[in-house]
Amino acid sequence: MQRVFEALSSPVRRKILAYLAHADLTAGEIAAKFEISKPAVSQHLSVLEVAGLVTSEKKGQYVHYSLAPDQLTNTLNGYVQEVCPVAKPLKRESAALAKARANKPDDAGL
Amino acid sequence: MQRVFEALSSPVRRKILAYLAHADLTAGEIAAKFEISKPAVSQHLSVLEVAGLVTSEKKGQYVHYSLAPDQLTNTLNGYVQEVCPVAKPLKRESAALAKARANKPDDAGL
DNA sequence: TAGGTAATTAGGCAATCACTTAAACATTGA
DNA sequence: TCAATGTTTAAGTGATTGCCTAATTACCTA
Repeated sequence: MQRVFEALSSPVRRKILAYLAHADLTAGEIAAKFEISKPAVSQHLSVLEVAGLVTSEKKGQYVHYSLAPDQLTNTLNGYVQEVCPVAKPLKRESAALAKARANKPDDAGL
Repeated sequence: MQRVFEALSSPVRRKILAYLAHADLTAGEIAAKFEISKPAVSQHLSVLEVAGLVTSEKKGQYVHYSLAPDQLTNTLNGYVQEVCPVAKPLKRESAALAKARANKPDDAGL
C-alpha cells in the first residue's frame, strides 16, 4: 500500500505503467522512451516491481516487464472505498460496486 | 494529478484523509491525532489542499477542514481507467461494473 | 574463449522532503 | 488594550530521492 502510492508519486513511473498497459516491454525498450539514463530507469522499474505493480521475466539477456493490473486496481479501488465509504460513493459506478460488496463479508478494513 | 499522487504518497496525509472521511475537523483536532508538531501537520494540510483533496474554511480563530471526495475518487478512478483500460478490467468488482456500464451509453471514459 | 550487448549494482552528489523550534498573525474575551 | 488560544510562516537541519558515471554481472555468438 505504502509502496504502491510511493511508486505512483513519480511521473516517470506512472509513464512506465502507461507504456506497459499497452504492451510488454524490455528494460531497454522502456529506457529508450526516456531522456534519463538506463540505470535510472532500472531503479524506477525496481520500485515498481517491489510495489507489485509490474513483474519481470528474464528471457536470455533481456528482461521483459509486464504490468500487474490487479495490484494497481485493487490498491487504488480499495483505498477509494476506504476513504470515501458509502456516504459519498464514487459516482455512477458506485451503485454496482456497493452491490457487489454487499455479497461478501467485508474484510477490507485496512 | 501529479499533486494528488504526491499528496497520497505520505502515510500521514492518507491518515488525515481517513480522519476527514468520518468528520470535518479543525487543524488543531487533526494535529492532536499525531505525534508530530502542529506546524508539520499544517504543512501536510497545505499539501492536501493544494492537491484539491481537502478544503478549508475559517470560522473565527478555527480553521475547519473537509474532505473533497470527488477530487480523490475522480482522480484515482480516472487513473485506473487510463492505465488498465477495458482490456483487463478491475477484478471481481469489474463484472458488476461492466454489467452496469453495458446498461447505459458510456460516458465514463476518464 | 573473447568481444559485444543488455541490464543491474555501486558510489557519489545536488535537490527535495519532513521535521523541528521560534516567530508572526488572527481572533477571542477579560 | 492586553493576554490567551488557534493557526500559519520562517528558517534551519538531517534524511531521502533522483540522477549521473563507472563498474559489474549475465548472456549470446563468433
